[in-house]
Amino acid sequence: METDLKPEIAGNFITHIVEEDLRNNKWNGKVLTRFPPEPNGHLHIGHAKAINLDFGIAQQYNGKCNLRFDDTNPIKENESFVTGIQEDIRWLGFDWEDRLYHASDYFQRMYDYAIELIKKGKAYVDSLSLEEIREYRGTIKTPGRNSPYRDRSVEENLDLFQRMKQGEFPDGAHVLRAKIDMAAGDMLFRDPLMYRIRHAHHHRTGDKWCIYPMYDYAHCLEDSIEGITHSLCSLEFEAHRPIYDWFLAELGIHHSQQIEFARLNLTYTVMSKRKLARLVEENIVKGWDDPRLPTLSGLRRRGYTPEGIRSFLNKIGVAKADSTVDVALLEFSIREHLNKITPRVMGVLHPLKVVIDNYPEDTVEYMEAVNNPEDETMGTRKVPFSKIIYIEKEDFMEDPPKKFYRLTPGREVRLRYAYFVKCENVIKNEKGEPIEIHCSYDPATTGGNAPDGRKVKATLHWVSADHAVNCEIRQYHNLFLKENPEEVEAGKDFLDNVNFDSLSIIENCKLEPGISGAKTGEKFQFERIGYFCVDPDSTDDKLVFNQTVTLRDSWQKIKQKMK
RNA sequence: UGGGCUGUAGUAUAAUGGUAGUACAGCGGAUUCUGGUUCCGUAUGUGGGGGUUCGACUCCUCCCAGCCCAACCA
Repeated sequence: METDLKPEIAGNFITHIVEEDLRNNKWNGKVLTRFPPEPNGHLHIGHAKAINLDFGIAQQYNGKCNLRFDDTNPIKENESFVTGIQEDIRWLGFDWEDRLYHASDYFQRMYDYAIELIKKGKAYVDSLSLEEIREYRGTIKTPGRNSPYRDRSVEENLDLFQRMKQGEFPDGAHVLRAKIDMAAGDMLFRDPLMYRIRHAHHHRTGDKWCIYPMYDYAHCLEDSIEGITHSLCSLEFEAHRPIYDWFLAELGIHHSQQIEFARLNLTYTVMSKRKLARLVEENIVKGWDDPRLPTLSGLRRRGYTPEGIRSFLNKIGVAKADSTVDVALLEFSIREHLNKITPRVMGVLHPLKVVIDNYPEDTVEYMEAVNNPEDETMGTRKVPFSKIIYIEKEDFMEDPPKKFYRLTPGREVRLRYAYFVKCENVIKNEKGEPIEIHCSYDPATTGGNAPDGRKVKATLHWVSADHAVNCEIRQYHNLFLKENPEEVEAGKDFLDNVNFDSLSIIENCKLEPGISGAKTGEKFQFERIGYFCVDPDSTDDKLVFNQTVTLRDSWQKIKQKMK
């Protein structure tokens, strides 16, 4: 009972505010949040943090969360992104029900509100050029100056603004600005732009409008119109909050509370649309869904599960300090989930042929193997065993270090679910590399148990050579060589930190036959190696797997320490 | 003397005037037919100085460090 009620999102400064508001009945007990993506790109795990907060907080406090496309800039935005964004949010496990909105649905109301502000003397049409506006704005250290058009009469402003809307002027001829304070310390308060002229086709409103509202004016209205109670956004909008509040106060309409939190950063990757776009455009990765990218489509293709991602998101918490989360926590979270749900299978990535000399030829035994030791209900399967098998190259060493306890000349190990085998002989190539191992097996150890209670230090996975299914495996490593890809010498940029060995493709891997027919997206644990997911590049003839994440590997650590 | 914000173990977060806790990472060990999982143990922290208080991560003050703001982007 207690676990059912346990909130998924741990207490943080935002839940404190929401709870306080609920206690004070500030919004009549309502919680209404929104996730407001701009349809101009792909969602990444940083967005997932926001989505998880927006939807999660609503869920947790019996509220709702709207999905709203913030489509106020027709030049950058595009319907094609809308579908992908919705797909990603649904995949993550969130539902906006019938509350799918668009900022463009509110264009008329925004226009009417602008007229109201003009009439109040709080907005004016400015006819300065782009360069002049910039110059008049001043700098951080020096105050701005009033535009010569700042004191136009209400009538003139009304007339000009209406004509802007009617398309009488070319792009850039005029803008509508709020009349606030050109000397304000907060740069954003120096008469922010409300509307600009853009003779551009909008993906939803077509050519109906040629003036489009700017973020500072539009966003607060969108929230207000929808009756949003808590408007969560990232830290860089903190400086915008006074304007957000100013417009709503001047208009005297529903006043949502904007709350800012720190966006997610992850080690060894980048998290901005702009930088991700460069990686894609410069062909450093193969597309927006490249499994090395932190995009939701990339993570999905790589084999991450929504549950794993949400669990990660709930572990990292929410705060206002800029921070960078160790990607190891993401990996832990996905392993945690995959461990519970994936069927185990034996697969050899780098095959080494093993001949069991005293095993009869033309005999095949079907060994019973457990599908998931974490979940008995997943049952068992039969895996064929025969005289010639493959084991992992890494599991044999002719001259091993002390802590190596896998196969080595004269040593006995267990073949998982099969038999104890002992290495009798090694055949090597000209370069001295082992190419074929000859073993003897103990028929009494069938199934992998020794009746005399004899112990072996290692259990190896294997695949019967005659029955093996070939496949391609793609292993992924960090896309960047540095924890912080931005850490560069003067004159260089993050692309100089790209790890060009971030993808390894292995052909002719050997899998147990039961895996044939696996479908795109299906996930498995290859025992002793890691978690793998069937890639869409798979064909009827050849399976292609992505390595989602390796298993924890304490042998690697021991090896490192021995160096 | 622009404006705003933030500093808690290696990392991310909790504690809102009353024993500084959790997770990941690290280290050590137990169990194990996956060097996986699980379990046990362990080191490491309030940016710095002053002040208020019986008592300060928490309140005040000064300092230091970092981030955001000068798009007709969001």
